[in-house]
Amino acid sequence: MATRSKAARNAPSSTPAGDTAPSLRAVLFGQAEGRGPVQLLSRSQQAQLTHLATRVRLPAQTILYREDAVASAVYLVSDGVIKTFRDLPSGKRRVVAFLFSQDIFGLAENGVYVNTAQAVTPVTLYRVQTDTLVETLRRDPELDFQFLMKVTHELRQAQRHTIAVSRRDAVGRVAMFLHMLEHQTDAAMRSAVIRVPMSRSDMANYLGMSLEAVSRAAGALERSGIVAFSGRHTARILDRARFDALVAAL
Amino acid sequence: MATRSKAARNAPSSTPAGDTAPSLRAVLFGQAEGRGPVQLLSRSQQAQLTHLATRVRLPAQTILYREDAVASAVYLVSDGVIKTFRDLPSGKRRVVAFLFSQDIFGLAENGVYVNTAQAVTPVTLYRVQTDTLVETLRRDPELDFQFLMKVTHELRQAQRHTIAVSRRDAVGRVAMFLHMLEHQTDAAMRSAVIRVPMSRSDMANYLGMSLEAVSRAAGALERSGIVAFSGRHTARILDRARFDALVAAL
DNA sequence: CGTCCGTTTGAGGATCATCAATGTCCGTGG
DNA sequence: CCACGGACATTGATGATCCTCAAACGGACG
Repeated sequence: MATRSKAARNAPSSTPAGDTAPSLRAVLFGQAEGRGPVQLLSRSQQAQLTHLATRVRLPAQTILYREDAVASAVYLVSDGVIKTFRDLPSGKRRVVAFLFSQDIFGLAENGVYVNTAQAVTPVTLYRVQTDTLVETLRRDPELDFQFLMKVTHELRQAQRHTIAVSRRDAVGRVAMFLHMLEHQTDAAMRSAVIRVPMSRSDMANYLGMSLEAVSRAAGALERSGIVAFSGRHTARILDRARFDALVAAL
Repeated sequence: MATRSKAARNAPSSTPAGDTAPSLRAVLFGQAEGRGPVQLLSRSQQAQLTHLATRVRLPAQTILYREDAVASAVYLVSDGVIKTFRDLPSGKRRVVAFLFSQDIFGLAENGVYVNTAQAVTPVTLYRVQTDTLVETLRRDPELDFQFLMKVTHELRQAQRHTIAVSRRDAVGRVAMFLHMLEHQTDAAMRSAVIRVPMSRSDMANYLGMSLEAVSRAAGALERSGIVAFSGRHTARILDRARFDALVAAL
């Protein structure tokens, strides 16, 4: 639905990264000059990707692909939030990951997608044909290496996710989730309030607990004065010390 | 689509890979000719890695590196089993992953290891200096691409791990673990018995449950006639149907 | 043959899932 | 602008499951 503005506009080379050109962000293997995430793509690499990719804007709830479907494209998130999930025989749903700005998704296995991907918010994505991307990567070591680092970064995210889910206490898991959301934003642009774009139900499916437990845990955090919720999609850390303690106290 | 799939186009070498040369195994993005894992490295790539890498044999329990240590090397598993884990403030330990033949580990974050790595069994490894590897990858797109696929594969493993851990029933989680071990071996070389090299305690730390719960779950599997354990390190699936049902029935 | 570490087994208590009902937000349309 | 509807979220009560604490058992190794 809504395949509007699929025009692959060649971005002017003088535009800032992220707005009009594909961008990746990850953490280096080796010592980084400045600590933390680094802009990975050079100007020319962005230009190259722009040439290969199609920029698409999609409304919330759009399904990008389904589990087991033949994989045709890889996506880079420019703006908005994506979730990937798997529906289980029991009817339960497990959210495998949330993807944010500069994340990659759609890496298939044997030519088939392993999860379903759906937009949580309105999103802007870069779509690259798998064939094209693979061919390019095999020829461009630098670009390839950036992808390697990016996927490595997502691997570590997944490992942290695993640790979070393995916790048995509900409030701790929800706290870790908020912590994750908070650190999704660049440290510089981080504000006191945490935006929570997804529903409680999505949170529950990501954290491997029931929707009710999430609700109760959020209530507990609020009641104990650690976090304040304004509406359902905004949170604010009131007591940083106790919050961090909860997050760390696995 | 992905009709092209020349990724595994490597001349069958006379020496079985893994014994004398570094090897990687993963699943392609695109459609593979034969389903399942594929030998990824060409003869020349193996030679190249052999030149860069040091082959080391280490006894069980050897610690390869510790969490937060400055990262100097990346490892390829040739033989044996490795575990990576993180110790939590509470004193609990979470096993992040088990690494088997042809797996990679030791990919650092900002020059620092994020987990501790320890040999579960006697192991044979290839150790490559991080600097050297990075330099090589930046120059060799093909090799780089193989690493990308390998890490992608490990990412999916981690995602499955997350789903397994999110289960609430003990027997199901243990069943999934056995299933994972079974599929670690190549389909061809797979026998009726599953070798379980790690301790119950390691299993518990991997599955996010108590050691006692693992023990009880194993007992339940045995009592219900689904799995037979011979000693603590060997299992055999007796009732494949019910076993698969348990694994899938999330 | 005895020790030691890992494992098994048992009882009690805490936590979360489930079922069910009520309450709230938000977009839609009048 | 307000009223309405439906999806989402909160709250309550009950039961199942697993964790914790504690003790007995078993195999590996000297």
